[in-house]
Amino acid sequence: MKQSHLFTKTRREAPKDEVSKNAQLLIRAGFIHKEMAGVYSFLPLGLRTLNKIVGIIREEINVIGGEEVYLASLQDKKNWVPTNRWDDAVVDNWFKTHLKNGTELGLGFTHEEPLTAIMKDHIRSFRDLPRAVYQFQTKFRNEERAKSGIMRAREFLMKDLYSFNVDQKVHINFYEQAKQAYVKIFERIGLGAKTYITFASGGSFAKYSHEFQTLTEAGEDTIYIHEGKKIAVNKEVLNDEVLKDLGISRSDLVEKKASEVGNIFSLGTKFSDALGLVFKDVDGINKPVIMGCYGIGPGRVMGTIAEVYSDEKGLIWPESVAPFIVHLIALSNKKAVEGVEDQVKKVADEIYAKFIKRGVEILYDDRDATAGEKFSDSDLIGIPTRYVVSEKTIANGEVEMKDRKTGKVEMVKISDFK
RNA sequence: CGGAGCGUGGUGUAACGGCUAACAUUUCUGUUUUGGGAACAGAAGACUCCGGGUUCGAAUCCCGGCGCUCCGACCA
Repeated sequence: MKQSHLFTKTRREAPKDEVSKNAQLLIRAGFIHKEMAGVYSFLPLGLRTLNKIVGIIREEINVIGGEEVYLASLQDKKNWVPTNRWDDAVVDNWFKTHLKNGTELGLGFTHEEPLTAIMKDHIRSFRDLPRAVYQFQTKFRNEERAKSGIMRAREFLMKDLYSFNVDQKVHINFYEQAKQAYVKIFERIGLGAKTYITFASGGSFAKYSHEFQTLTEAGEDTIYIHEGKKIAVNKEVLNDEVLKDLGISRSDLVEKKASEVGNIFSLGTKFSDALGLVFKDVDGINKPVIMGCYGIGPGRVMGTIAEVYSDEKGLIWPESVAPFIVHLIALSNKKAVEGVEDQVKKVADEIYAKFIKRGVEILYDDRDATAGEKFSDSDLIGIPTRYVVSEKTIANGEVEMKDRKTGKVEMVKISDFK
């Protein structure tokens, strides 16, 4: 894509009402736009990165047998009353509204209830199991206080996967597969080294749930990490029993701030009992389906990456989620005059065409701007590899290649571009 | 939901109760320039969040509303 076709502008300063680093950088670089507290729109660059994250998650969830759906945001009260989650006294962050005829509606903050209701239409027998169904969907949560930029929003995208199994044993097996899929997802996204499988409260159907916590001061959670085992315990559940279960001692743990980028949770029969999701086993006996839920917030992941991978100049995207892989900058020929071909532009155009032909995602800064402005914008946007074509470089038949992360510079022969 | 702070051109800031609301950035024109947000000249852009009140006079003081940020609580 040519940068002259990108409608977003970068800005020198972040709006003063944004304090979190992720939102400041993402706004300055033109990735997102703040609509109001906790509500953000995604602009072209931001959407590209968000879609990269979504794509990685989708691939890995498909590997473990996930079937993708897209459920409604508007929620019917009838599915939520049986689980006692319609009442505002029980769930205090509903966005509720009503139809013109007065019927109450809610904007979904999660989807256990509606999906369980749907599965009732399709699961009759043990032959219909196991199932794993997921979606990427906007969740609405009327948080009392939005904070941390896009890391805790009132409207946000979430990947939520739900599993349906015949018994606890099969469920645990899938749960482990999902856990491994999550490990792979965060590795691919570039957060692997900083992300810990963290033991957290399991609710009424399992001793523990597992959170995926990425170390960052911007996180809201406090966890205790065990570096040797690469696991952690959420502060909420840290006690002697947990330490014993995990075979670790308190002295090996280090307290850290972290951001919960994903979690997996055993639901047991809570929802299947409440909504009547049963199947006939081999003996023809009705049994409740064993469920699990598995969430990842792509927006929060994006914010976490911005927090973890950035410097004073701007963002530094891991290649797997960068909006573009290559940023090509042309510093126009100063002697360019009427009737004389601009050699720098000519070479840059050719290199751009070659990258496009090879299918490389490239942003080409073809704007009529000064070198300093182009470099600053490039650092701010944070594309992994930058190529600079200038009079100086083409004099030697070369192009400069610079790594955004390491700052390492290399000269590449123009003839090497295929 | 408790506590604190803040609302001034698109953005960031300034202005004692008193002149045409200032500066930077931004945008536009032109000249000049091209390896780290260049320089010069000219221009554009604000009912100072909204509504009341005090005053000869309010961006400034008072009351109410709305919005934003931070700390804490909450986060099924």
